[in-house]
Amino acid sequence: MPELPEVEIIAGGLRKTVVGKIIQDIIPVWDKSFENRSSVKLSGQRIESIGRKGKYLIIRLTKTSLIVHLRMTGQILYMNQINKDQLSHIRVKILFNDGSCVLFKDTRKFGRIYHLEDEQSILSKVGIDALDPQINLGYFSEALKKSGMNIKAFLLSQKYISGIGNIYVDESLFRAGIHPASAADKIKGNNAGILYNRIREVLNTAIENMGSTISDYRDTFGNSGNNQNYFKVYQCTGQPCEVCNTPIKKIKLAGRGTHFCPNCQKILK
DNA sequence: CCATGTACCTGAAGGC
DNA sequence: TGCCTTCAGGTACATG
Repeated sequence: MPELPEVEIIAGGLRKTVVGKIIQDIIPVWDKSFENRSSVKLSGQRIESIGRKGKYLIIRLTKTSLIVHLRMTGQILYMNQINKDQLSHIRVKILFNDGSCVLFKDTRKFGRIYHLEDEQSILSKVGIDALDPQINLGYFSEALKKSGMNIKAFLLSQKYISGIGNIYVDESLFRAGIHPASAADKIKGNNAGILYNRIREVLNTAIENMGSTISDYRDTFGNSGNNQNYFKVYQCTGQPCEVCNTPIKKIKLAGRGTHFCPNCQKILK
């Protein structure tokens, strides 16, 4: 569900609602969903700022940080007051001293909220964010050259560039005309530049469209995104490619469902 | 180092 | 209707 664009929308929602609020208490409803790696007290701490790196959401507090990963079905929902309607699958409740709250809803229980003193203990293992102002084509090309993986696995790995998941990797590779099984180290020169630009366009467009909702993704106010209406290959199996009319094909690659146009996307090896 | 499989979980959808 | 299998946006870990 949530890849870079969706986490960015959620970060924006939190910036508008909870910065400056004081935590009254954090209640883990499902123990595994909240991993407390610090003995510093949470209650009384103020939310200072909201950040993001790749698919990680960063909530910076007075003394410590909360790092959130939504994995497959996680949602971060802001409420002016605790909703009496029975919201199912709530795994963690973050209560503020003004009566408002943030609820971590996560059907499949894969997501995590970590409480840390040093956010780098998690974030240092994550590659540079795909939309970080510091990233550039030179860095991207060098990373491709060093990798022995296929391009699909490379982009999903989060190791060199972070934030791209299964939806946007397929959409980016289609727009770049590159077959997902292509060797990363064979994508050079012009091809590397095209792929780099398409990735950024696909991610930025998804942000403009408020993210992609397949089934679970919602923003902090519970709203769905619109970007799923603009997919060209993801979940378009069998439909005609909009460029050449060849039916979109689905295969398994890097352990994931992979959608592409067998005519437009050339394999580089 | 890389590819593949499995585990972590729940629920929806499709086949029979 | 109901049972069974498969699949799902992610990542960590074990195995060849």
